Amino acid sequence: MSKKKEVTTETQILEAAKHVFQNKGMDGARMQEIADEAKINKAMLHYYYRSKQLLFEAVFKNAFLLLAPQLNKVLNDDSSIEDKIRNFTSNYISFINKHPYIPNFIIQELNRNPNFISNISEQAIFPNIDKFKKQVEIEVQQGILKPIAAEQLFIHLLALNVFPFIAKPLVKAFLHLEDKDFKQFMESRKKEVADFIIHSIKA
Amino acid sequence: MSKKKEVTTETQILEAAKHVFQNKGMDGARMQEIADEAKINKAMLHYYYRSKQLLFEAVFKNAFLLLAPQLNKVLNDDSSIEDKIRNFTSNYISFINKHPYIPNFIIQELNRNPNFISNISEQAIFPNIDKFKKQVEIEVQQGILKPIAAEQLFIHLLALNVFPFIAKPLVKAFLHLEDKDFKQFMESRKKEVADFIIHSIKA
DNA sequence: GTCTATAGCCAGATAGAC
DNA sequence: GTCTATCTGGCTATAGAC
Repeated sequence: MSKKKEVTTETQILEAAKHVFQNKGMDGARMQEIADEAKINKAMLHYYYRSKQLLFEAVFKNAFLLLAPQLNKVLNDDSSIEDKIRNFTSNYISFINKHPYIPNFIIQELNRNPNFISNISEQAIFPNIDKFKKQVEIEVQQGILKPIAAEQLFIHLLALNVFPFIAKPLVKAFLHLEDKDFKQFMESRKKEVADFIIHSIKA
Repeated sequence: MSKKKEVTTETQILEAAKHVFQNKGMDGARMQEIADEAKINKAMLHYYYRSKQLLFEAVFKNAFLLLAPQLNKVLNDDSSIEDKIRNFTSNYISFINKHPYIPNFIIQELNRNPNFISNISEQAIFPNIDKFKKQVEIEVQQGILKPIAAEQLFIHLLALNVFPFIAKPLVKAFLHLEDKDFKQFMESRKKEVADFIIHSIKA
């Protein structure tokens, strides 16, 4: 039960599969390409994961397990709403810089197959908005925040942070950015987005 | 040159292709499924569009040509920034309710093949941010708006409006919404989003 | 223009030797 | 566990009759 990632065949496959699936999607990915990247034979993929579908689901679950704690942090810790917004914005952008394909991958594949979500939300990892909602209501009542529905605020927060990564090719084209400029643009959004939200909701 | 949509074989094919491609993506779509939906033979697809790739590009171009004017309206008309934000938010959400698959389709396929964008931006239809940028700078200087970079504001505006449609399965899961509730939620965002932005940027 | 039939290819999956 | 070889099916595309 060592937590060190041993370089076993299984982890090699999962790494390669992650890369190919996140770039090409389920339909566009080829088992041969995954095998090549893992430097093993195509037959081994089936030996370890039985089918393309099961291999894909392993990759998807991994990605979601990485993303979910990011959201839970905002929803369930004990800091003020203002701090949560600042921390999430900064942490999330850093997180995606490390795993740039995750949001796109998850959203694409959920649109392709919305059942995946019930599949996953049966497991306890699925983010829950209840605590965040109560907290917003309290801060509104205390006059810290202007009246706003927690659901709307939460989607605002996600949208402002996630969208530019998902729509990266469009953002780059609209603003005439190269990859390097895009990264800088996203870096500046760590402060921009947080300020933007807080200006709007603070009483 | 009648502008009435005649129900020709060609338009039937394009309608069917639109439906299938927007649901399944380029890789997931099957020519047979498009033929079935158009109620014609598979060979006809190739007779009219020669290849799957060319048929796909026709569908993609159509979708983009529908979306671009929505953006240009914000960028290039003569109303104030505040009016632009209110109008865009309201119009865009109505627009997507009519064509729900467009944003996802465009963003998915641009991530799959970023070259499509240079392909399209060679044609004059590509939205340009210059006028919007100057206008924001002037309104900031006049003290109508708090200091903000036009690029950030533009991406904020897009993000808040587009993201919930792209991430619809996630939004529905997080907020426990059925399709009907989701539609209502988006309807309420016509006002919510506009107010949210304007609260934040108005001096 | 519209159809049927089929060519030709490539993918996922498996059998079976080592 | 790992490999090579192969099966089997499904896909795009085309040939050719009408």
